[in-house]
Amino acid sequence: MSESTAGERIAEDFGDIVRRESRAVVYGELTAGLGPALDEATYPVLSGLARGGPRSAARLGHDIGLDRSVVSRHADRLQGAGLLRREPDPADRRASLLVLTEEGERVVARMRARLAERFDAYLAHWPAAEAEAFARALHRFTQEALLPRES
Amino acid sequence: MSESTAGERIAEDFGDIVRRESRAVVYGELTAGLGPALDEATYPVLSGLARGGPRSAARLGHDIGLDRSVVSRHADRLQGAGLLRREPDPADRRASLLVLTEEGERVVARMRARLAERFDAYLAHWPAAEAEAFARALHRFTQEALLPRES
DNA sequence: CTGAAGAGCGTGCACGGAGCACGCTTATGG
DNA sequence: CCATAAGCGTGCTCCGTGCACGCTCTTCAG
Repeated sequence: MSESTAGERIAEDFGDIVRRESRAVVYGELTAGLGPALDEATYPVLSGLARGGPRSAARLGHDIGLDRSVVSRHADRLQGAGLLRREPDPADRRASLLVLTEEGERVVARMRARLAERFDAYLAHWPAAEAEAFARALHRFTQEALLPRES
Repeated sequence: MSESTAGERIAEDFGDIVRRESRAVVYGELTAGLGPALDEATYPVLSGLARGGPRSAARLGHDIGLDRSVVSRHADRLQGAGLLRREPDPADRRASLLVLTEEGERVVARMRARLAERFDAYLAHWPAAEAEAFARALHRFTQEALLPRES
């Protein structure tokens, strides 16, 4: 019987632990040495772009929960660092598409690898089946519970 | 065999999904109607205080990854709303201890309940054993991988 | 074909969170 | 008893964020 135990325990963990993680653990060591243009502010733009493919600033902003103007400014910095470029939308000449450069793709892949390495290091102490089940459950949970409004 | 699959998949989920969640989902509806003093900025202070008990602003700031000054300012707002009070440290007369008021305790409990309710609603579609296992695994994971430096 | 309305983008402006440095109070050790 | 250090709060500054405006281009009605 669900005495709401599972949800309560998750709530306890998600409160601000996850927040602290998002800041210090992930962004801190994740973006270290990858240039001053990449920090916890620009990271969501780069990561969101890598996740969903080339999009306009407005569309990307809607997807990652930021204003178009913010995305545009961060895109400026990332563009200056060569991680991203703007391509004119062939279907609409007033629109620009944000596209990762090859360097940008490499940087994203590098960050993903770092993060995965860190997580794997901790999961190494777990039974393999349990780790795999956790990864699958987390994915499902984030998809269902945390991303309710995908376009 | 761990082809580093679990860590990679977790990394993909943690990138910025969790960030979006921390902002929109949790803080948005979580603090709705609980007064203007409680928002995504002051929430970590209140939650961290509830988690670790009465502490000085410096200590709390260290624990939740914020500067003492920021904690102090947010504590001002929360104190003004009656959710928190400052008590002189009996052992050190220059130090103040941040302590939740009864109202503060109630508000934290209410937020926890809301969050738990939301998570339970999504977990309701899951097999009970799987949900329980996920909650336990998440707790263990946050403890081990995300909070490496507790005092 | 043409002109008006609307969409998409970038930027000036203002607000607020976050960190640093300073001054004040109090503890501590010589 | 005095000097040094620790703890706290606050002024100052920086920067991320959102809103509003102007511009360009698309779209559609007449």
